[in-house]
Order: sequence, then structure tokens, then C-alpha cells
Amino acid sequence: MSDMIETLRNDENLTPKQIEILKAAIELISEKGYYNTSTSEIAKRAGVAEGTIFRHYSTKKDLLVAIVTPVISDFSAPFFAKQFVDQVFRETYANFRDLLYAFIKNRFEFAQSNVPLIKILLQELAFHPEIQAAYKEQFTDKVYPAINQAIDFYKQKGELRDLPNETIIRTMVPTILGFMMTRFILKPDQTWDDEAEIKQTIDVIMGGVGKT
Amino acid sequence: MSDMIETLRNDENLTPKQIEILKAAIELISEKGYYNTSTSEIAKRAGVAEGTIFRHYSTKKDLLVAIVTPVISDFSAPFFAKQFVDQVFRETYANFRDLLYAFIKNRFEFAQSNVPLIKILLQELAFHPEIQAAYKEQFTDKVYPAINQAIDFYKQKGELRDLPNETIIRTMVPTILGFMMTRFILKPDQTWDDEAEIKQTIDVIMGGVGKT
Amino acid sequence: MSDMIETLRNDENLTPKQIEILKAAIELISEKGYYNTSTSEIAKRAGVAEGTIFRHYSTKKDLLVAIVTPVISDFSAPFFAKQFVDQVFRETYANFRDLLYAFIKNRFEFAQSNVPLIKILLQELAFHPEIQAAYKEQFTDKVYPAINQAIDFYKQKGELRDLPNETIIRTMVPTILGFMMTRFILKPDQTWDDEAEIKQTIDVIMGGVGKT
Amino acid sequence: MSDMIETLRNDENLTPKQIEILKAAIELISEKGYYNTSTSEIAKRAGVAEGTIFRHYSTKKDLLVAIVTPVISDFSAPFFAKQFVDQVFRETYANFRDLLYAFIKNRFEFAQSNVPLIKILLQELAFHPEIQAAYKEQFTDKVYPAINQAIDFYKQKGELRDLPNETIIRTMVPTILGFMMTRFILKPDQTWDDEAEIKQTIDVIMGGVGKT
DNA sequence: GATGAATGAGACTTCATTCAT
DNA sequence: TATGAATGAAGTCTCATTCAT
Repeated sequence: MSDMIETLRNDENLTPKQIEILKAAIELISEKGYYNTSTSEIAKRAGVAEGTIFRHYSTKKDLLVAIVTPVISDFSAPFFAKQFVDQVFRETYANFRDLLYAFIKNRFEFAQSNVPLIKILLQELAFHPEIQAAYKEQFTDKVYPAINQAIDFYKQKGELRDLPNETIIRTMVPTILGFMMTRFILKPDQTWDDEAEIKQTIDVIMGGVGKT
Repeated sequence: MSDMIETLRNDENLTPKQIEILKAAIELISEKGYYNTSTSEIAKRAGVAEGTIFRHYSTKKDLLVAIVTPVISDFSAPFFAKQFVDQVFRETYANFRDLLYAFIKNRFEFAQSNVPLIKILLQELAFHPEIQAAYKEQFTDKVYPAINQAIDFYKQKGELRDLPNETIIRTMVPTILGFMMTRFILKPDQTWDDEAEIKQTIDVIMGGVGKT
Repeated sequence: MSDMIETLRNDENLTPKQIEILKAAIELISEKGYYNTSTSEIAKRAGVAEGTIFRHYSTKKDLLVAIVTPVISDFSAPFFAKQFVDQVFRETYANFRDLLYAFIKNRFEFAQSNVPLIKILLQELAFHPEIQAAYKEQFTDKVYPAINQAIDFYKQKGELRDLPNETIIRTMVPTILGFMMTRFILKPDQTWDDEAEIKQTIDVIMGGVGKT
Repeated sequence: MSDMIETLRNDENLTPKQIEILKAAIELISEKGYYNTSTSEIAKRAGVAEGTIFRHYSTKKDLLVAIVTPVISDFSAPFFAKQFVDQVFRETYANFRDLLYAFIKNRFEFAQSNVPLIKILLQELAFHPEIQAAYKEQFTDKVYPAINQAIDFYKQKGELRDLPNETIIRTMVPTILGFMMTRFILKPDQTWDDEAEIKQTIDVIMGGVGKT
């Protein structure tokens, strides 16, 4: 998991103690939830004094937000940067299936190395307006327009049925998320044939929104 | 919402105070979450003394469990009672599409009148082993075998592709749940054409697991 | 000191524990100041659990305000009730000297039985806007107008020099307060001839503002 | 205010950082009180590291004492140096009125340029034995004997009534302090005719203790 | 001398739970 | 059965002080 943090924050300057705090907090909160994890526990596991936590994050909730918001932006960032959508889509992916495959594969790998963070995000999103705000900003500003554009593009190419974009999205998103949640959170210990599952997920989506 | 509780508990003997407590608890916990709702708040909204809550539910968590476990059984109960599966399936539903429609419609209505309870269930499932136990029992013992049987039945009738049952279920469940969660929890205020959405949901599923 | 509290609050309904809390808080805060007195200390001295304090006063500062505001109103109340000023002044006190004597005597006795409370008031007034508000209300609304009226009355009777009322007040108030503070707070343990001191205080005031 | 500090400490060797620390501490403590001012705040406003404060003042209270004790001695110093009393009094001031005027005028100006320091002194005197010690030493050793001597001198000259010195002092001190506190602390923003007020203050005192 | 990250004791406050009435 | 005052353990957070750099 230290990989994860290094990955996520290699641009910020985190002191070693700060990294320990984040690691401990992620572990504990992801296991037991935000409200069942006390700052003293986090401090103990991180090997720092409790006061040290508050030197870096002035509030317990600040710590949570500091943990969770990067996941939100990192989850959507790579695939939905504007120029990516504009330029790369049409050149790179011959058809919607290919795009879908690349996308799911890529996000699958991201999810795989960020399970605890994603768990925390899903669990706490419901109760913390601060997290909701970060989430909404990311999705309404970046993800949603990008998906829309992609859908329009492949509709024009005749690969998608003439359903409202909303409907197409509402078909895709829960299918993909449902797969990933089952895979990584609900039944992470089961043995999985990931390639086959990804293909099946794509089949489901294409069956629902693709042109025969 | 009092309807809901009366419906859910018409077999148990609940005193009026107990009903007020449950109603208050459901409202508050569903709005703000279990850990952000204090027993004193529940007591105040229910119009009872704080001690009264503990006369009926010896623990705050007991109260939560008392709220949540009925939803779990009620959610699966009607459709998955063993005799229902055995006898009714083959007689009633000409094909898998019809079964799916009836099932989704029926559970849709149930969800509609139990939004707060379902919200609580989803939010707290992650943190309370007691709830997980109830959930697992219900699903492994009742729902899963029933679905399995139904799938086998319609596979034999040649309506479903020859995928592992597991895969078929993992296609169906997130698709249906994803629809309902979007419909009732994420965007309850949007105007919805429910019939159309249900059909689209069925299309997606059939596209993924049905034989062409 | 229990006298004091009974006196001050005999109209409110205070539980025994609440009285213990107030007594302990008054003692400790008056000795060591608000910021040097912890709620746990107060609880210990009062013989209650720390939580009990917060059942009655939702904040440490609330407790302080509850202690201090009654002194503010009680200090000015009896002598400055409007009807008192209107009717009693001119009938009861032949001259300003007599009024002054009655007033100082009366407030002297009040101060005597409320030393700890007055200490707290003086010490904390500077830092707590809540207390300042109560103080301002009491003085601008009640005390100040009453004094003004009395001064005008005795000016007309030719007993006071023709100074601005402001000046007269600024002569009287610090002289009286200075006496009482020296008497009760700075040197309470010295032996005092109170009657003589009161007369001297009156002489000073009359020397400054009275007509020869 | 930097004037003030330079004035007060031109004999000590203060580094620039130390001066910044003192200035910041005086400003903040005088505004918000000792307990509401944290060392980190002082450090920030002074533009130094928190540790630097503790290099110069080993304790937060040491810093307070370092701020407050000079005011105590400076307030009394010039007028009450022994030789001053002995030699200058009888030569310089024809009568008590003149002495009083010179004294009040002089201390008035001192107070005027030291408002924040005096505020701190008054506020914290009650709670810090260290400050009380400095105060007592100054007054019992220097101020009190000097005043006594002066009073005796002017009593012999027949200008003061034959009251106990104690009584005369207790008339003078609160009257003068009361005026200055009203002038500089309670209502500093009101427009004041200082000369007139000083004269009135003297009138009050003379009315109380002077021979007619 | 100066820094500022780290400390840890202790402050205030919350709240599920108990129990005498 | 119902009450609600009382409890006390545990939580979050503050801050004067230390110390390695």
C-alpha cells in the first residue's frame, strides 16, 4: 500500500511521519470505517503522537478528505483529460468495444491498487458534504462531458443504439462499477478469471446499448 | 412511512411508543447515518424518554439491527419462498423476460416504499457484522438457491446462454441494483419514466445473458 | 456562600447537584480564574461526574455566564427599578447625602455577601462578549437613566454643583467602586471601620460634586 | 508602540527578534488576554519560530512577567525615587494641589503611551503571583513610603485634613486610577477635555482630603 | 542563535447506558 | 412500564515545551 501512497502523492512533499499517518489512517478507516477509528488509534499505528496528526490535518475530517479527494480525481483524471478525449479517442479506438475494453482494463488496474481508498470513498461519500463536493465537481465537470462526447462520437459511427445518452450512461456505469465492487470489495477472495469477466461486462453493456 | 412500518411488522406486537421510536430512528439514521444520530435525538423526535429506548432495545446497535433485518428478509421473502419457486415459476411465467419483468416490478415497488430503510441497510451493511450475518443467511440460504433454480429452469428452456450461473447472477444483480439505487437514492428527484427504464434494464440483462 | 446562591436563585429550580456545581465553580473560578479552572476540577469539588456539568450547562462558558449574569442584574436591580426612582427618591431622602448613604450602605451589603461572584465578574468582564452584553444592557438601560434622573432631581434642589451629569457620575462611580474593591478584594483581611469609610467616601464625593 | 518598548528597555540589550516578540506579545495579550493568546500566534506575528520565544523566555509566563514588571517599576519610578521625594518635593511644589497636578499630569502621559501594557497588567495581576510580588515590592517599598512622606509634609504645612494617611491614600488612589481607567480603557474613543478632567479629579481629591 | 516538527498532557465535550423514582 | 438525571469512558483537539538539525 505504500506504493499506492507514493503513486498518489509523489508530487506533494510529505514528511515520513505524514506518510505513516496516511497509511495508518487508510488501513484503519478502510477496515472499520471513519467513525469506528479514533485518532488515537491512528496515531498509535502510525507510531506518532496524537498531536502530530493535528499538526498536519487540523481536523479528523480534514484527514479523511485528504485521503479521499485524490482518489476521486485520480480515478477519473487519466481517461477524461479533455485533450485525451478530443484527440485520442477517434484515432486510437477503432470501435466502442475497444474503447470500453481499454477503459475498463485501465480503471480495473487502478481500482486493484487502490482498494482500501475506494472502500473508504464509497463508505463515506454518503455522509460528508466535503467529499460529495469534490465528487460532484469531478464528475459534472470532467467525466460526464467526456463520456457524453465519446458516446456522441460512436453514435455517429453507428455503433450505439439511438438511446438518450443518459440512458446509455446509466447502463454502463452501474454495470462497470457493479463488476468492480463485486470483484474487489464484496468477494475479493474468490478466484477470478478477470479477462473473462471484463469481456462479459462488455458483452452486457453492448447487448444493452450497442447496435446489433 | 408509518405505512411501511405497519406493513413490515404487522405480525409483531409493537407498542405505540415502540413504533414512534422506530419511525424516529429510521428517519434520522437514514438522513444522517447511524453514528451521527444520537439516542437522545431519537428519543426527542419519538417523544419518549431516552430510557424508554433501552427498555425495548438493549443497545443502540440492537435498535439498528431491529430496523434493518426485516428489510433484508422482506426484500427477498415474497419471491424466493421455496414453494413459490418450485410451483409458481414454471406455471406463471412463459419466459425469462416475463419473470424478470415481474420480479423487477415487484421489487421496484417494494424499494419505492422502503427508501429510508434501504438507505440505512446499504450504508451500515459495511460496518456491522450483525447485519452482514442476517444478509448472508438470507442470500445464501434463500435467494441464491432460488435464483439458481430459476436460471437452470430457463437455461433448459433455451432462453439463457450457457454461461456459469455465477456469471449470469453477477450480470443481473448489479444491473438491477444499479438501476434502483440511481432511481431512488442517487437521483430520486429527477423525473423518471419508470416503465421505460425497467424495459431498458431488462434489455441490458437479456443482451448480456439471453440467447438471441 | 450557599446563602448567596439561595438568595440569587431562589426563584429558579435548581437540583441539588446543580447547586453543588455552581458553588464549586464559583469558589474555584473566583480563586484561580476561569482559564485556570478545569471542568474536571469543578466536577470533582462538586462531587458529580464531569458529564453532569454539561447536562446543565452545555458549555464551560455557559456555566460562567450563568454564574455572572445574575450578579449583574442583582447588583443594580433593587435601587434602580424605575418606580423606585420615580416615587421613592423624592419622598424618602431629604438630601443627596442621605441618598448616597443609603445607596452605598445597601450596595456595600450586597457586595459583602457576593464577594466571589463580584471577583469573577470583574476578572472575566474583559474577555467575554457575552458578559459584556449583559453588563451593557443593565447599565445603559437601567442604571444610567436612573442615576441621571436622580442627579437632575438633586441639582434642581440645589445640592449639586452645575457640572455635566457625566462628570458627576465619573466622580461618583470610581470613588464608590474603588472603596469597595479595596475593602473586599484588595485588602479584605485588614480590619476596617466600615461606617467611617463610608462617611469618608461620601465626603469625597460631596467635596467633588456637592454645593458648599 | 515600538517607542514604548525602546523607552522602557533602552538599558537592556534586546535583540531585534526579542523586540519583535515583545511587541507581538503585548499587542495580542492586550487584545485577547494571556490565556487566549498562544505562543504560536505570538511567534507568527513576531515573524520568528516558536522555539525562538523559548530561547529568550523559558516559559510563556516568563514572557508575561518580562512584559509586565517593567511597567510596574516605571509607573512609580520617576516620582518616587527616594532622593526625589526628599529633596525636590519641598522645593518644587508650593502646595499639594501643584504636586497633585504635576503627578497626575506626568502619570497621565505615561499611561497614555502605555495603554496596552497597563491593560495587561490590570487583567493579569489577579492571577499571577509573580506579578503580584513585583507589584507589592514596588508599592510597599517605594511608592507607599514616598506618598506617606509627602502627605506628612503637606499635613505639616496645613494643607491636608488630619485624616489617617491610609485614608488619604485610599481617597486619592482610586480617584486617580478610576479617572485614568475610564479615560484610557473603558471609554478611550470618547472625546475628552483632559485638562478639565484632571482639574475635576484634583477637586474631588481636595474636597475629600484638603483643608478648606 | 534560530528553527519548526514533534510531543503528550490535559482540556472540553459527547453519548450510550444505568437506575432510582 | 416509563422516566430522565446522572454517569464515566472515550473522543477530538490545543498548546506550551523540547530537541535534532
